[in-house]
Amino acid sequence: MRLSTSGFNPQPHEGEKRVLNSELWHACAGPLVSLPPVGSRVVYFPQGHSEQVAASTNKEVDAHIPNYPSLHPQLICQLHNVTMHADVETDEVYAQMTLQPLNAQEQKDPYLPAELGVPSRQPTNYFCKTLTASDTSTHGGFSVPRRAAEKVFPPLDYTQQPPAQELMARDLHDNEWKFRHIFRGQPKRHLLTTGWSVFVSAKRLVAGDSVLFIWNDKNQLLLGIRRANRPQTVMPSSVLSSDSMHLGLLAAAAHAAATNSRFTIFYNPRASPSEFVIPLAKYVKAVYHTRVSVGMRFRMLFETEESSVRRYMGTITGICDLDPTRWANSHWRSVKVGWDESTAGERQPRVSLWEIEPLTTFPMYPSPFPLRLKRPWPPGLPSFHGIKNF
Amino acid sequence: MRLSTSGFNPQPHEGEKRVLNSELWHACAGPLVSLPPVGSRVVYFPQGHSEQVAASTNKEVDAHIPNYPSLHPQLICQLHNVTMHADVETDEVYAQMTLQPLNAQEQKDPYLPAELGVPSRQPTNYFCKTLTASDTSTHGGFSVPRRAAEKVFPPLDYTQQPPAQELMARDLHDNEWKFRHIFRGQPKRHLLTTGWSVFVSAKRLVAGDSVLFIWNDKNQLLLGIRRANRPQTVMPSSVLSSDSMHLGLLAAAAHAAATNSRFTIFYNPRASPSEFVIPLAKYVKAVYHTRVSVGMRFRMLFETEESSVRRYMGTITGICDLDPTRWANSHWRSVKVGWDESTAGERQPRVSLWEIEPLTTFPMYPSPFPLRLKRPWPPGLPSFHGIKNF
DNA sequence: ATGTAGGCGCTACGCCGACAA
DNA sequence: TTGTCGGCGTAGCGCCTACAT
Repeated sequence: MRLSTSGFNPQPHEGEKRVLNSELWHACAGPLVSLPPVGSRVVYFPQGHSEQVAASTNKEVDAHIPNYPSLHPQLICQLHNVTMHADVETDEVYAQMTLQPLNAQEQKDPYLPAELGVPSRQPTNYFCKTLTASDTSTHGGFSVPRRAAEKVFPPLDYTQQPPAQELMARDLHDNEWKFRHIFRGQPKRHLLTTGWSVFVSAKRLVAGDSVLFIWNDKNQLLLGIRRANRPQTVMPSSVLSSDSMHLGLLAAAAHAAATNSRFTIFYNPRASPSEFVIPLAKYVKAVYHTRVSVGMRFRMLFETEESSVRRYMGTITGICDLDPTRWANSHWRSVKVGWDESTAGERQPRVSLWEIEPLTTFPMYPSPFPLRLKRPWPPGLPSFHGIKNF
Repeated sequence: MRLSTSGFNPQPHEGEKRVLNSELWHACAGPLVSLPPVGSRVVYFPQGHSEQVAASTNKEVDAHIPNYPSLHPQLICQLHNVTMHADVETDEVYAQMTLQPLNAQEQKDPYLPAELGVPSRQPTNYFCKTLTASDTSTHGGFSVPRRAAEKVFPPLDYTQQPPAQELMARDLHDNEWKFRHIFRGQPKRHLLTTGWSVFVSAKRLVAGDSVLFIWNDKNQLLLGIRRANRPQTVMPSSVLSSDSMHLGLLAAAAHAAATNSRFTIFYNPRASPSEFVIPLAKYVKAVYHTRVSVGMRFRMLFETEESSVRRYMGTITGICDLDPTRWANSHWRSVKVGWDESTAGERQPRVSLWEIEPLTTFPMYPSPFPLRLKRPWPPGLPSFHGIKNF
């Protein structure tokens, strides 16, 4: 297994991909993104994966793609491998996961007492700033928000005039970037000068993109970027048609499910509308141990521009299949919702049960007789009598 | 149909991809690349397509990808659509084709008297130069080979001192590039000065890459690039695993063949080892109307660095399936060859029949009783009794 | 607290012929 | 014929402060 929570790999083997710094990866991926631990059981939604491919290829699923009637809308899998990657050209982060569908017997087995591995988490000491026109112009350097600089950067010697130091930061590819950090001007401010423009042009940053600096517990400075959501960089892969990609994704899942063999998927957290590999426990709890109904109010977390999270509230307006013909009886984004704020026009009109936090006055769980959704028990799901962990 | 042989599309619709200049596209693709005309019948080799995907993803076909026993190694198709594309970031050229497998009855139908459309061809008045270190450095401009400049560029007024003019050229995306063209120095030479470095940095050209200038019959100057074959830019798609891509390509072809429905493929001439969509007539002539045997000598065309063609000679050393288990009875690269020149170490050890030109002293065709290869008539191929056109 | 602009020193971009391969 | 270099003038990069928000 290659999931790493321990910083840099000093000597990557020839031809082998480096193990990325997982703190930095998570920071670039966003505060709401989590990767299930290796060895745990997860639910995989081909439909959600299909949405990601559609988003990447900027093309809807075509109607003439054949159905895979034997492919269930959700597959219970063991997560064998998780590796974090970053595009060499764009620094776009994505994850590669190896999944193995479990057969009926395996699904009945109780969970391991403690699931292997611990998912790596967001770093605590970091800041994220959206670049201004001045930050990206050739006219000057980078203006560091004061609190951010004092929290994240090594302290300056304020007895010197002006206080200054050289910062060294590493990006996802373990490249070193050096910046002159100076505290000057009237009023005083933190600036990155020498070295900054090289970084901007090398990463091809423009106003609106974001940079983030992390100060980790090993006193290393890490440096990541997040590009603004530009209008869909239409990038026909020039390798495979989007139809063939859809087919490939479905065929891979169907073949793996039929033979209980491993298959590999990619998950791009910033391109994908929602996570489509969910911890099994989270899924079961949301679907079978939470009572929801039309009219119920809920909260849901969203990421803000400053890389923090915010709660939005809304009301459930309906519960039904997103795609009744192709993906019948799926819980994938089966909840239709209305959002409280008028500024919520951008927010999705459909969510999945495990993404929301229903507001209720009575205890939700443990419940000996949970009020289930009125939908048939999906085939391929285990009976959960022996399940622990929630 | 969108195949264009008529220059620029002045007003591309919103959201619709522009029709690229086909002269320029062909020049960038290389002198040996041809696209069959729309409406014609072609043979599609999933195996060859698979090689292209393997090359793009830099990964061999994995053994655990399921076989598609019902998928023939070659599909006879009608070519419904051909569009030329160029990657917005890299200018890499590729073609998109819509193919429709023909059923047994359709394959028996005689050819149309004259097949629709005429394939666009290489431009005649152009030059291609591999960039030197001086060409790409920031120290100076671009040194234009003398004959090339005099043949391709508009004539200078040599009465002026020094003779100079402004050149305007358009690339595949219809972007304008302006260069100062001057004839100076001792000895005199043609140079591109002002404007050149902007082009080099915008296209990210390095020494070893090539540029090509075309002077077309509408007195327009066109400008293309060809990047050097760098050591495989490992570019994991971050969308789909290479296994799923392989599966998708096979599933798309199999589904289309089973339902006689259209499917779409991409062909990247500079990444693909060989063309895998071949005119049916060319295929039939090579496979069924040409006698080849072990020990026979042949010629084959290759592209040179200067974008011209050269013949290499060799000897047939064997005829057998490239992949007997997965693609039995396929003519795809079924000929094992040895090359005459010792410098031919880079040349492929296997070729397809339609790529080579056997050297023989007796007339090859028309032949009432052609000496066929000793291999069974592949299923799914028509009988060719009524075939004209060769 | 921080975005933008004016001022201006100096680097390196880029135009030139010399020279050699 | 054409690749590379030394020479130089100058555009614009980038460091500074002032000022506005």
